[in-house]
Amino acid sequence: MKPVTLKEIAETLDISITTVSKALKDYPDVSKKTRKLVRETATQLNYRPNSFAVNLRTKESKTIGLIIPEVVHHFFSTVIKGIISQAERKGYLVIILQSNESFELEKKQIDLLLSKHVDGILISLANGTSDFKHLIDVIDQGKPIVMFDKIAKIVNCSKVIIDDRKAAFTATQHLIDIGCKRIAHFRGPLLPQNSIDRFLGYKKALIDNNLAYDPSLVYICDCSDMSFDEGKKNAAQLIKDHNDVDGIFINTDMVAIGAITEFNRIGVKIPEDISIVGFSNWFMSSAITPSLSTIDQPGYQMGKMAFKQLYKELKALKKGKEVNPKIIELETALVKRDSTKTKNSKT
Amino acid sequence: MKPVTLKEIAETLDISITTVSKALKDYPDVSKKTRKLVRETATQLNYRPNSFAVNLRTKESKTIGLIIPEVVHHFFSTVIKGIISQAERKGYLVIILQSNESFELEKKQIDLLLSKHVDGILISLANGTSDFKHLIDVIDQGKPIVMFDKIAKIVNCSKVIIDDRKAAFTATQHLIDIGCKRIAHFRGPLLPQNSIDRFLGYKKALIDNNLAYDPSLVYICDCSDMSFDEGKKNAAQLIKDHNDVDGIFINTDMVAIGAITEFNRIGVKIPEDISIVGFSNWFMSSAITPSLSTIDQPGYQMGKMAFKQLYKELKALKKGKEVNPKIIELETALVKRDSTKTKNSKT
DNA sequence: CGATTTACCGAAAACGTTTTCGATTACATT
DNA sequence: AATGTAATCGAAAACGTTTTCGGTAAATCG
Repeated sequence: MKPVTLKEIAETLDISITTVSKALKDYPDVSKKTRKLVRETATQLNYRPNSFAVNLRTKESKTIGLIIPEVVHHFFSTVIKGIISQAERKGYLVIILQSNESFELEKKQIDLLLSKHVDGILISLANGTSDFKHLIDVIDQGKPIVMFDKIAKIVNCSKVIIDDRKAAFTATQHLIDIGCKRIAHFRGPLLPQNSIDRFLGYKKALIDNNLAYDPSLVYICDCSDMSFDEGKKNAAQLIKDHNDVDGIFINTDMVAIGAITEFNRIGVKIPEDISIVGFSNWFMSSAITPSLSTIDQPGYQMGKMAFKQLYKELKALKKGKEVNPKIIELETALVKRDSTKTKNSKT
Repeated sequence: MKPVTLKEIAETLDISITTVSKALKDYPDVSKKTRKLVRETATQLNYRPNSFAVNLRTKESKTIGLIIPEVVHHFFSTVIKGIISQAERKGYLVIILQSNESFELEKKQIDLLLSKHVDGILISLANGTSDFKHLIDVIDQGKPIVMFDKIAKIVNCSKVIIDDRKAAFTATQHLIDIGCKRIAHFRGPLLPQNSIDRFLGYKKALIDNNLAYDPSLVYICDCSDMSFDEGKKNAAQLIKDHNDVDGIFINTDMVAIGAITEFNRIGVKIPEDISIVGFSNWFMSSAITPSLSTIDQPGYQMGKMAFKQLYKELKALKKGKEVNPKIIELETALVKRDSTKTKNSKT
């Protein structure tokens, strides 16, 4: 019933605990015979090192913390998957917490992770986060942090991101290329850098192509759990407000799909009347009718890279080396589908 | 730079470590004055108990393990959310691992969790799991397990489930009630109990209503990442094979949405030609056109209940009490939408 | 054969906490 | 004055591991 310890192995073999410990770690210090003997009795007794004791001695838990704004979210799911599959390879476990897009909660979660002494932290910031003391504290404690997707440029740590601005520019340019002249934008909340950058990319594309930027064509949505409904609502509103819009670049696919659903319902033809480009390449985008053109955002890859970077820093710190933060930028790609056909094929 | 320990507090206050420890835990043993003093200097020095040492002493990590077949999955996401939000309240953290529907991996993950000495385990089984030794081992070690959704009836532990059979019966009965005479079934893989039960519920509804059960009307799909495509494929095949089907009960919403997409494409009218009921109440089901009637499966609730039960057992075990496993059955509900209208409203 | 190396092993400290069991003081009770 | 009772505090063991530093015996060398 009681878990087997080094001591018991030592007693059954009538050798010292020290030797047992060394034997299990293949110290050249101990003869091959005893090493083998120890290994055998260890497996025979079904010995499992007590990780609590190991942690205490080695001062590391082989565990990292992960904080994301929302678990029930397709993009973040893929990131999580990327992280844990990579972590597993390196023998790390990951503790997941969610901030619910709340700054206060985010601080609390960081605190929780610190008190559990995780070796490092991966985080995608809450929309509300604009003060970064809690993050800087972590770094000051010598624990590495890697941010991904929703980051704070000001904090001096590694980051894994995409170029939201460039991607948004590409998306909008695509609308222009197929002949759209009056392009609206459904943007995300005002705060996180991503929505800002995507908005800026949209704006730049307009200006670079000598199209007027009209603020009344920019609609805001929270992108919370209700984002599908927000898409519907914004779509309905847009049609009321402007009858000359012929293209929309939408901050995220879920909203875009809401919009398409609404347009389908009220008889606005996509892409004949209005062309639409989304963002994320959510798998439903290829399922909806018409299928949605979008920007592919590599979530799995992002998770993978974020962990890899954290792992590097963990190893460096262990060797007492200095680490200098790295910005890893992942490629995005425009995926052309039925929601954007060239206007030549218009009726 | 070095983390603050009890020792340091003791030294700055010139009292013993023992007293500091007790003071922080509000032992009546130590005077109110010193208690206050200790608390103050502790916060002042920014003391954080070393969880490794605490774990070693108390033999618990306040951490639980969670194994699910697949992270990128809407239903499981909601379960995860339910679990971690509930766990947080009770001061538990959760380590997430995925089995990728592989029996071998599942065993490995259990092993990992055991070696990390989590206090308990929540698990939804992989489809391939038919041997349960790895799970029984955990229970024998005195660590509580709670299974949810995909369970093994044979293993003697608490479980949180829905009545798949009853729900499937209700879904099929609904099709019959609106006038369907020849009802097909897209079922899940052969192994997990859920698909079996849903199939049995379907079959029972037919028989109870004196409708012939025709095995050729039952189609199988993996329900892996490709389930959307499988829905399309099965829908196409069904139309080829049978021209008299007027209703389908489909194992899961994603497949159902694939089927609807295909039917829309090839001009089969839903619900006029064929009525469809799905399973899960995935949020996209209300977004698709026509919206999908389905069985609401309470994922968040399931996660919440699973943790609560585990927590109860954890507490009981700590007090040395015996725990007897509990089966918690959650209610499902039929959600009627546009994919099933009564045949009266037929053209 | 004495000296030096090599191969193997173990004692003991350390990690930071919790908890048992006394020990000490002060104070009230006979 | 002797005894008993509270109220405070601390010494020390324990949790199970890792690692340093010697120590012994056998093997090698001059």
